[in-house]
Amino acid sequence: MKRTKIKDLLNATSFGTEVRIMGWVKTFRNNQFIAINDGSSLQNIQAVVDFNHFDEALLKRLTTGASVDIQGQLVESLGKGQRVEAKVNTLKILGDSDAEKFPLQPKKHSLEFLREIAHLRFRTNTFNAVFKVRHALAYAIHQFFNSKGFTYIHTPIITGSDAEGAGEMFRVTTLDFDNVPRTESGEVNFKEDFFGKPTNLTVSGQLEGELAAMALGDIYTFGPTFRAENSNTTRHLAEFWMIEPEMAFYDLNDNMDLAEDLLKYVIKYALDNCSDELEFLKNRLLDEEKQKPQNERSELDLISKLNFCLDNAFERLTYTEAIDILKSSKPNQKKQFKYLIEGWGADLQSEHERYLVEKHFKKPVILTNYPADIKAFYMRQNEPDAEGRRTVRAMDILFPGIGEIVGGSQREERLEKLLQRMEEMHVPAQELNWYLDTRRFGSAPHAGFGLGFERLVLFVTGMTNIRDVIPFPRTPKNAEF
RNA sequence: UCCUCAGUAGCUCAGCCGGUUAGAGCAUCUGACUGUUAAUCAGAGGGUCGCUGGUUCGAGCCCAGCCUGAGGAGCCA
Repeated sequence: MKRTKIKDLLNATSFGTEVRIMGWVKTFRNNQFIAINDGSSLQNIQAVVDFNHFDEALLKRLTTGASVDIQGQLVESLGKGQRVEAKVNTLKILGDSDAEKFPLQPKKHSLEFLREIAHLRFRTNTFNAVFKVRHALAYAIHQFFNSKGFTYIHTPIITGSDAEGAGEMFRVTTLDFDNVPRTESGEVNFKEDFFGKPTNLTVSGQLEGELAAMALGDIYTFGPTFRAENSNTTRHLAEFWMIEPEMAFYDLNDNMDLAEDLLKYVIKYALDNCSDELEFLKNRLLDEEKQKPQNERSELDLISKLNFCLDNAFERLTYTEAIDILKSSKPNQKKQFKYLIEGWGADLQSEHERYLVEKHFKKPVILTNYPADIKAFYMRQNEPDAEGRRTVRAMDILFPGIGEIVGGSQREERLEKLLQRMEEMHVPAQELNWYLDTRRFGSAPHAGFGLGFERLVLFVTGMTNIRDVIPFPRTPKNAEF
C-alpha cells in the first residue's frame, strides 16, 4: 500500500478509508496515542493503538524519535484537540530510537543546545518551521527575478582575483603544507599550486555579475559566499548565501525600487505560503518575550511586523540627512551614544542605524549617497556639493533588529573616474583589467545590490541568531558536521 | 579581535559568609492508570561541579591561566 503524507491526511474530508503513514514518533501518550510527524507539516497526526491487541514489547519501542510504518483507518477524532486521527491496524518500527540516548525529548530545549546537535535539530518544530520558511524565501526570490525577465548567473566560487576588497578571504590550495614549494627568493611558489596562481573562495560575485549584465541586461546571482573575518556576532557567518542582482541602464532610484519590490514580494510570498510556520514562530517569539521586561518586548508580533513592512514605503533619505537627524537626536545630545556624531564624514555605527530604524522612523530605511571615503571604489561618484564634499551613489537598506540587509550602488561607468578612484584607494587596476574592459567597450550606466539571504531569513522568521537560520553554520572555530 | 556574563545530572537551573552525605523541575527506568494533548500518579537510578594549577585545616564557592558558549562592539551581507 502507498503511503500518504500527513499533511494530506490532516486535510482529508472522507473517513473510514485505510491509509498508510510513515513518520517519526514525537510522543507516545497514555500507552495509546502516538503523535507522528513526517516533515510534510508542522502538525502531527495522532495514531491510536488499542494496547490490548498489540505486543507490549512492541509498544515499548514507541519512543521519541523512532520511525514507524503504520496502516490503519482514517477516522474523525473521538477526542478534542485534533480533527482527524488514525486507528492503527498494523504497526511496524522502521528504526528504533534509544530513549536513554536520544538527546531530543518532548520538552523545550535551548537554541544553544540544539546548535550543538545541529544534525538532529531539524526534528524540532522550530527548525522545521525555520527551514520551510527559508525554502519558501529562496523559491520566491527565483520566482521574482524570473517574472521580471532576469537571467540567473552562476559566478565562480573559486576566484583568482584578490582585489575585490570585500573582506578577508579563504585561500584555496592543494599545496602540501609540510613541504611548501619555494621560489629562489624564498617565497611560496604558487606556480606549483593547482591553478598555477593564488586562489580564494569568493567574497562576492558582483564584479563577474557586472560583466554578464553588460550583455544580458538584467541578471542575478544567488550562491554561497565566504568571508574569513573573525566576526563573532548574531549576524555574521563565514559561509553565507547572497543574492546579487545587477542591471544595465538602472540608476540609483531604479535600484532602490527593485530592492524594495523584491523584499516585499518575498515577504508576501512567505506570509501566503507559510502561514502555519509563521504562526508557530510568532507564538514562539511571544513565549520567549514573556521572559523579558515590558519595555524590551516588541511592539508588534511577528506577523504584524511583516504585514507592517508590506504596507509602508521604506523611508528613503541621504546620508547627509541622516547625520542631521542623528546630530540633533536625544541620545546624541545627552551623550548616550557610545560614538557621538560630531559631523559629516563618519561611518554610521550600529547604534546609529538602530536609532534611525527602530526609534526615529520605526520602519525599514534606505540610506543613500554616502561619503566616498567610506565606500567601495566601484560606486558612482556624485559631483562634489557646495561645500566640496564627495559622495557616491550607494544605498544601504536597514531593517529593524538586523541592521544592513541590502548594500548596493549605482556603479561608476566612466573609465577615467573609475581608474582615478582605484588609484586613490590602492586597488590594482592591472589585476582587474577584465573588469575595466566593460568600461572600455560600450560602457553603460548600471546598478546592483547584494542581499544577505540569512539576514532576510532572520527577519522573516523572527529568529535572533543567524546560526539558527542556516542548517550547519560556519563561524570562527566552528565547522562541525 | 575587544568588552561583559556564564560553564553544577541527558536538558533547564538552584546551591547562603568557604564547612560534614551537592539539590529541584523536566527527561530516563520500574510500576499503576487508560481518550491522552509536552498525559497523569507513585517509586528508583543518575554528578570528573569545564580544564590545569594555587590559597586554605577544609574549595562547586576564593585567586591565576587556559578552553568552550552566550550577549554586545568592530568588520560587513
